[in-house]
Amino acid sequence: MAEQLEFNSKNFLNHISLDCVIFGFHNNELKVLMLHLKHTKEYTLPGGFLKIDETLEQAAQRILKERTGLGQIFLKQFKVFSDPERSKDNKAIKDATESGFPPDMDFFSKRFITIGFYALVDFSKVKPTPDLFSDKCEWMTPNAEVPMLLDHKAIISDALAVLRVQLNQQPIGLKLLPKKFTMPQLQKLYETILGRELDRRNFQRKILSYKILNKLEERKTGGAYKAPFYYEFDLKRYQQALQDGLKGSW
Amino acid sequence: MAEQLEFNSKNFLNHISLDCVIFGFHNNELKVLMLHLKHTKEYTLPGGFLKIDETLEQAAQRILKERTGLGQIFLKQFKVFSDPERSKDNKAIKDATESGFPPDMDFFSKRFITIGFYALVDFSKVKPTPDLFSDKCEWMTPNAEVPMLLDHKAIISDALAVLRVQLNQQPIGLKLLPKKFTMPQLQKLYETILGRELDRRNFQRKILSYKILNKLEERKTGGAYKAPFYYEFDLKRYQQALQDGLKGSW
DNA sequence: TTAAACTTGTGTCATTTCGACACAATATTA
DNA sequence: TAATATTGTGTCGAAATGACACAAGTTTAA
Repeated sequence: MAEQLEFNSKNFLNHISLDCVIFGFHNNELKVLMLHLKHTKEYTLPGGFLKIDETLEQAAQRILKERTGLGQIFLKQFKVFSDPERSKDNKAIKDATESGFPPDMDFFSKRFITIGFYALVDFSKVKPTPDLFSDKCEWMTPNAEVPMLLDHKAIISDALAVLRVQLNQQPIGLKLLPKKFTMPQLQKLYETILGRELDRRNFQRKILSYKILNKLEERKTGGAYKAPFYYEFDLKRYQQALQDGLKGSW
Repeated sequence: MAEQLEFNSKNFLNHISLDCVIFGFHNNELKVLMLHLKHTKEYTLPGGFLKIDETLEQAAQRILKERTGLGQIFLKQFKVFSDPERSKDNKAIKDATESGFPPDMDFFSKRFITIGFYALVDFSKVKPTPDLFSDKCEWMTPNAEVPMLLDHKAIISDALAVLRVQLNQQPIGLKLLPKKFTMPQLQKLYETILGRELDRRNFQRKILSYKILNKLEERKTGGAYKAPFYYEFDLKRYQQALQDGLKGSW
């Protein structure tokens, strides 16, 4: 916060913003990290603006670090939202004002296009951190029926759709799960993203056929019923396999 | 041209540009439509800026119409290029000046991020049309070894990579081929995009298994050797099949 | 005019993958 | 200690895949 810059066109490019859909996986459910605005009570995606000397990816990493404490996060641009009407009636402005941080209206009142990023993080490593305008930073289910800022609901839904399509091209399991995980966990992740159930035995056969997993000796104890084995990703093989795109469809 | 607007921040949003990689298929080769700058002799992608009241997609359609004569073109955003250095030393400025259209430097000298689109068109329907700053508008091979403006070479190469990945999710054949086409043509298109050869008989079996093609009675005459049958896409089935993504990989 | 060259149309066959399902093993719960 | 739920592993027929052969049609060369 020490070097918090003012949001104005000296420090940031006009008209351009970023919004990040940060996915995590917990209790066998896909989650999205969101902020809750103090006054207008709307939920918003972590987002921000582009400094005059940084790339969009750098800006996204900067924003993600502030909300999660993590660096080097896996992220991908997935769509630019450019409807001229989308940034009209931005309640965040009102909220900032009421929070005691009246924004530079010459910057804020302009039309914005926003570049949508999705990020994949290890849920257990994130320390959700609100910003100056929000009273909460918390994990939500992607289709939560709560009021959201501007078009953020559509942004989340588009991110999910992209995630589904890119399941075989991106290291989605690797980035969303902890280092050690069980086969049922991995399966639930796939099922959640795909939105349908998979046969347990066929799933295992197929995912093992990619040869991107190492089976560990250790079993996951403490849970209910029979203890499943832990697996970890074989980084080199995973990277290699993604090059071609994992064959077959789900 | 009648209502050609001046490029300045009254009419267009600062910092934001678009570049379109327009793909066509001709003589069994994939082509990209490019402009050739009159004075600096560099090739550039058709591009432009975002008007204050239009979406990026509308802007892209506007730009495409001017260069191809076509409307309702199939296009997709694929990536935003945001390196702060990318728009330094923009030779197009020099070129515009020498062409007798000195640009509004308050607009042009700023840093630009550019939204990359790819477009798929029926080669035979395009009327390549140069703009005020270029002396040629012509089809080139995507990896032509010619000087290109800024990072346009990288933009093309990224577009091709995206095209490859999206071959099973987008109506690529439908948009790139004429209404009637032969099986060898379709295969060549797939081979070109994938960058490798496919077995003629297996290709036919697989593509037919999707049931998105209608075989016509007519054969393509005039060519060399045995006359192949014409096919056309079954629009409804194709659209439906793309919803799920064509199963299997190539 | 005829044969050679080349492309297209169609089919076969062994192998691999896929979808549906059974059963034994193991840990917790009642 | 038995019932219950979950995990580990395997089987089977159907479907998809990769490699390849041969006949038929059209142009080209002799």
